[in-house]
Amino acid sequence: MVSSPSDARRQEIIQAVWVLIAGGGIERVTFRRVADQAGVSVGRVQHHFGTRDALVLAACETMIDLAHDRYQDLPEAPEERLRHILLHAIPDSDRARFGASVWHAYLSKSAADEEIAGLLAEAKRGTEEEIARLLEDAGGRGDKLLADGSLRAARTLLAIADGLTVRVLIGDLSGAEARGLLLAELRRVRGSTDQGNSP
Amino acid sequence: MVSSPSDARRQEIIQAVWVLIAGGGIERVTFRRVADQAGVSVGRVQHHFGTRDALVLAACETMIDLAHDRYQDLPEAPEERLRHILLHAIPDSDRARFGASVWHAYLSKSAADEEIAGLLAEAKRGTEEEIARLLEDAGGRGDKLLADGSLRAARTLLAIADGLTVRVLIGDLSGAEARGLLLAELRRVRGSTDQGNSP
DNA sequence: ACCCTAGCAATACGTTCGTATCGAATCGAT
DNA sequence: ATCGATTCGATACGAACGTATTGCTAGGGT
Repeated sequence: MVSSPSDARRQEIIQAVWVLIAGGGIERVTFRRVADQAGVSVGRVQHHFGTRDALVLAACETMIDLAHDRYQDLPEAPEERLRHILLHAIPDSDRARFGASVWHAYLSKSAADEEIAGLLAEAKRGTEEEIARLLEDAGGRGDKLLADGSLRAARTLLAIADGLTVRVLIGDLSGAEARGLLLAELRRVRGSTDQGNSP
Repeated sequence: MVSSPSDARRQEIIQAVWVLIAGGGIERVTFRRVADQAGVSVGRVQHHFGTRDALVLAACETMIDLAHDRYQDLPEAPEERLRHILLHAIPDSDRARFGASVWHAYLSKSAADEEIAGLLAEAKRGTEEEIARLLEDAGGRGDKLLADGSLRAARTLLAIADGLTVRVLIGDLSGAEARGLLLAELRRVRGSTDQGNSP
């Protein structure tokens, strides 16, 4: 994972990249500023990542891996995992806001960078599938959410979470409001009886 | 509104800004490149906007105003307006993808720029209120959506639209899939009985 | 003892950047 | 006809940029 001395150095640098992105977008990321933020020399940054683009891309990959690792470290209870996977992107702490800012910076870049778009797409799809799985496992109504329905429900819930995250990021919704609405929607999806889409 | 010769020049320049942003993010926006894209001199760009930040901000304001104008020009039928306001952000044509890219570029910048965040927040809130109004006006079920409920429903629908737009932008959902799901959710919210999508 | 390589730090180079400035048109009001 | 303001085009300047290059050092295999 992240064990060799070299990897530790890379990690320090990548953290500095995140700080810069959260503070002012990807355009803030330059070798000199990253080195400054990390408290290392420009040469070190350049040695480990070669080009600016490679640095930005590596920081994106690491962000996704880290989110994945954090999710894996959660308790196994589907109930709890479901809450986490849906709510974790909605900023209500500085830490969460930080993550959401960085994520959206990459999201914006993905419009012009296919490689980053691919990374984000893979991550999103994985999240969606995991939500669907959790909905089935933790199903409040075992009979309600079958294969097809659970994927649709997962897609809807994830979209709501992403959409609300945007609202919180630009500051016209509080984190608490967004979480409240999202949890209500989760309850609706898992308990209501409509949704009948199989003959 | 946009009639004086000077305004026309400004508009040409702003269009060039949009093209650059859609093609590679806000970091692509420089006086020289904008001038090049618009086919005018650097001096002209500088004269009309002064600084780079002012140029970027003006292009943001104009984007929001344009979207608003386009909405106002729609037929008055609430049914149609509702569909447009929810679907227009989901890219399924090159034109729509263009708009979504630019919007998300500004969204990303808003994490670090309060002025832009304010503009986007105001626009989003206005959209939400308009959706709530349309839900009441066009209500398939008059009894279902009252004041409180319609705002909640509007917030949810708008979040779904925004979340799905993200998925389409990064390329792991097609515009058609996203539109299909969103329309299904709209149907559910408005009446939940007619749902008729089982083959 | 030898050398090879990874891991830097320092610096240099050419480019591009934002912006200031300068001068020439053009134009509207007088 | 005159004159101040607007609207530029052209150019210049210092800062910051990405990256190539150079040289040093510490360790590991032989």
